[in-house]
Amino acid sequence: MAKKKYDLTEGEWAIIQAVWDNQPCAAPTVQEALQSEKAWTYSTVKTMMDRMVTKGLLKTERIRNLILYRAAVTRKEAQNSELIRAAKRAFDGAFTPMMQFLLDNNKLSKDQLVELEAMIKSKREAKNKKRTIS
Amino acid sequence: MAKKKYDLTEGEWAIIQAVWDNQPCAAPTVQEALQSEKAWTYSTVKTMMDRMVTKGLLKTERIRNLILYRAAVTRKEAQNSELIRAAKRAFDGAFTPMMQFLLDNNKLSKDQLVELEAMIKSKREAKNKKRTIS
DNA sequence: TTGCAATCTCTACAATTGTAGAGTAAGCTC
DNA sequence: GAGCTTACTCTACAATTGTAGAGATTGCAA
Repeated sequence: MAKKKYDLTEGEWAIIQAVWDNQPCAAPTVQEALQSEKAWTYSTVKTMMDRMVTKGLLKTERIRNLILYRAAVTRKEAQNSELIRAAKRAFDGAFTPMMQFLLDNNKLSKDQLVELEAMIKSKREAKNKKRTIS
Repeated sequence: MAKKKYDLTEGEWAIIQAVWDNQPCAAPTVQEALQSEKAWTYSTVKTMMDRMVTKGLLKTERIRNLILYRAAVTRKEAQNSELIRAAKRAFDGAFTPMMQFLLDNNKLSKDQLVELEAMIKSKREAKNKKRTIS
């Protein structure tokens, strides 16, 4: 399952999030959706979206004289790439040290820790049964 | 503790890692250190390093006709920024979902899970005593 | 003292990214 | 059918990032 790498830029992240939340959608919809977050004009948004189509991040379908966009990558894939990138850059590609860092730096409240612990436990148990597929 | 944000680029990460590992060091040292990883010429490395000085990522000290560089930000600070950035982009700024994603996506082996569980447990216990400072 | 080696300085350039204006097309309203 | 609205196309431009050549400086070796 050799996942492709999607290196989204800041702006691309903003846009694709809006697309995920609204797809299929036209460019003006995306611009409106981002209005509060990013004060981008229609032109700006449209330009970025078209570049993202070229890059294979979005895809389009033309209906008469309207162009509908949808994401060509799932949220999961993009999140995955983002984490791999962060790990690669800052932690030599290793996830455990990355997790450890998160823990050590008080990124999480006590409640979150409890929650996380439970998650790990069940995860670990699941792993005991199913052979890791990865 | 309002930490500043350091948004390192791919290339900057490579360089600052070499600086952390060798500081104080001269530009040629960094170039050599990166040789296997990045086939950058001296010029390239030097240019980037000087830009990083301007940005406040590195600082210099001139000793006669040699320029020594060292990092102006710690590894921790940079790692922290990188994680905040990833979380902000891909997880709406929330760390728990980010952790959860890591767990759910089999990023970690069973051993790593066990290790992590222990880490969390001790972390959680520590939090019971000391009032969270952060 | 002449020249080589090591460093540094200056300048440049292409690709990417953020940003947007100006003009075009097409459908709807009166 | 004239004009308004909506959406689209084309073009442009500055900043950043990756990349590097050419030339200047300086100290050491022969």
